[in-house]
Amino acid sequence: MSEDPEGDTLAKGRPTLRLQDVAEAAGVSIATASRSLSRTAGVSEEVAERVRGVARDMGYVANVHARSLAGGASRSVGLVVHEIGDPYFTEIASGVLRVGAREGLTVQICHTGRDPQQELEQIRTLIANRVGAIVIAGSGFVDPADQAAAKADLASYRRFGGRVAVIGRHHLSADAVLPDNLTGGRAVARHLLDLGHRRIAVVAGMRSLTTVADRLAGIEEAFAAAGIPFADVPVVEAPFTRLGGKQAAEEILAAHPDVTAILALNDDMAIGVLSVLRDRGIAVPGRMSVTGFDDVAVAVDLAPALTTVRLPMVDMGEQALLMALKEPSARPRRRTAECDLVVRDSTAVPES
Amino acid sequence: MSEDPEGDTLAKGRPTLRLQDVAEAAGVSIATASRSLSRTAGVSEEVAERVRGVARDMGYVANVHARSLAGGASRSVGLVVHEIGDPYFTEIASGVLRVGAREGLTVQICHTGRDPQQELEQIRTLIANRVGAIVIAGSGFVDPADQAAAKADLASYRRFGGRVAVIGRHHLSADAVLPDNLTGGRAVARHLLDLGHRRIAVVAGMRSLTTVADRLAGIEEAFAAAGIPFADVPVVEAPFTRLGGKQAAEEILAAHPDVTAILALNDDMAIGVLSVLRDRGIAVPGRMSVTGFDDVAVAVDLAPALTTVRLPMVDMGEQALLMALKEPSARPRRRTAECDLVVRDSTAVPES
DNA sequence: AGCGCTTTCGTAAGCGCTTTCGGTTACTGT
DNA sequence: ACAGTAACCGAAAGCGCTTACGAAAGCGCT
Repeated sequence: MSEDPEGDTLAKGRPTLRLQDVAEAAGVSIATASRSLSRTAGVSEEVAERVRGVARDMGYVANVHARSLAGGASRSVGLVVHEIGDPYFTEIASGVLRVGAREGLTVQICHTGRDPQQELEQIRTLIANRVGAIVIAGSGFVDPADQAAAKADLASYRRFGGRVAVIGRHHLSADAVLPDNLTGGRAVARHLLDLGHRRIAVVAGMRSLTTVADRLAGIEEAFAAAGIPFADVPVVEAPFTRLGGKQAAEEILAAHPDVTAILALNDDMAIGVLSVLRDRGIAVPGRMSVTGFDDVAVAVDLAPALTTVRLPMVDMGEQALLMALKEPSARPRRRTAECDLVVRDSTAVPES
Repeated sequence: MSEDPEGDTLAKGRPTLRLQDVAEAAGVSIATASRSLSRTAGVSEEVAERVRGVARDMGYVANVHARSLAGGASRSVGLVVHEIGDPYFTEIASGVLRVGAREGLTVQICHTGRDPQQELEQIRTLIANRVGAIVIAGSGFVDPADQAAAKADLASYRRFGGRVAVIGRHHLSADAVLPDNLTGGRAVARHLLDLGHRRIAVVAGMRSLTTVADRLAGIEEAFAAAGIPFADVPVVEAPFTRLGGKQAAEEILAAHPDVTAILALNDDMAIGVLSVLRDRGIAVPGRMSVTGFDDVAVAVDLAPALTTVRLPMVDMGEQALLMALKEPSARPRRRTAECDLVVRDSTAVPES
């Protein structure tokens, strides 16, 4: 045991090295050591470099808790998602983690499980944890009271230097990166209409989600532009998940057996739709065209490869965090992410 | 602004309420308040309940940094993964996050990007962050020096109360939850052999990963049991990703056009293989059977639905964290996760 | 009544860091 | 040579909490 100098030091009663240990080793005060390591002005470059060298050699890593308790600012950020297993959030998380790693920030990820109460609680915890920034990717407030409470908390958080960015919704008066859902919705709908489909069904998530509302609005526009009434189009609401897609597909097949295309409002639901169609022996795109939205990683590898709307989710995650990290601006910034139609093999001209 | 009482209080110069504010409001000392909130002995239940009530009403949330700086113990845990976008890690993360939420712990997720240096650094950061437990799901140490360094750090971390659990490898002498890769490998291989396949190719990740090695060993056992030589079986190593699967498939198709089954060592690679076969117009399972490993969420929704080995990844994530949270035991605990063969539509009796 | 004991609560000492403020030194100008 | 300035560094005061430790109060006992 004593042949291991580091283990020995640590065994002296402390789990890790303290700044004081580094300062002593370098022959300076802890104030100087602190300034050297955090690159604050007031130390000659010569001394600072020496201290940093000593710290590096000793394997010193600052205690974040002490750091943020003393300094206020924190080297960690929070990410709120509905469910990390949902590929939409997975990719966003990937982007956020990537930027986090690059900037030397630790990322705390919170599940809300699509429960507004949980969401509020998670946001509060994040604030209490004094994270430097909060990225809210999954926000599902429906009750105005909850939303107001969150808004108030975030406002006071921001007032004290906290940064907030929201992805996909613009209801918390924070910086936001917003996919151009309207254009995307218009594009898929138009694609289907251009192919000649007239009996189209829409598989949607809950309309209370702005994402759903925007995509639907785009679709409606496309119908209007084509001079086709949208009122008769069946829009089935179901959970924004694969299972929800299955349920919706069953429902459509039962109630509207004559539809020739199913337009799902996200890929996860589209995958559910495809699996139901496969089980029923309904050929895609032969007898039924199917479209998704998001272009999750597997979309291209499905059979048939899914026609969908590409959303740069990893990018959006990166952008959101970067935006939050920037100097705060007086009024919320907006950044729109392009939605591009990606035509693959799940759509075709309708049969006869 | 003054009509918002909470905003007003907060605006007094502090981002959030302090324990002292609660103590004053409840008419007790901060020591008593602390004890009441953390449910430490030494306070009458009556007083404690009152303090908790006050705190709840005020919306007080303790500052974790102060908490863990003072108390040592921390209410957060770390999770190390290669890449959150990889579905294997996504599901594990989902399990860890679920337990975290249930236990009121915040979870810090770190990407290693499959880089051992990054991994080491991330582990060190987590230790410096004083997380209460570390779950290492993606460990890719190959250089013994790196591994030893990590082991030393983790050992000293544990000596001071830190908890460590590893998923899928058992090289850091920590608690581990280990999928029964051997049995799983044996099962898929046997399935293919039972169907009558004799010209089988294996699509593997890097052999240096114990996961890969174990699964291969199981496969070899199945061949041995069937009295079929394994030496001639082509084993193509490629990155453990969808793209790797594609590369491997191309290679196999070029070098061994006569194989009737491709056994991929994870689903991601299998998905890549399937997409190559689809592009080439090779029918699955008609002309080629394909198997995966892991049973990621989409496996069942692929076309054809993938025959694979189910690994309870969400469960494994939950188990790992729960295990780490338990009282530490003298010697590392092991928990094996069952691997069940799931036969679906991507395998069949070979043609002719 | 006085003694020890237990229970309940408050006082105060840190946890490891950042940062203000004051002191020291080195340098300029006269 | 000396005042004035700037650059650098150290002492010490917290950040908000936990947790010894000690004080006070209530209890049964002699």
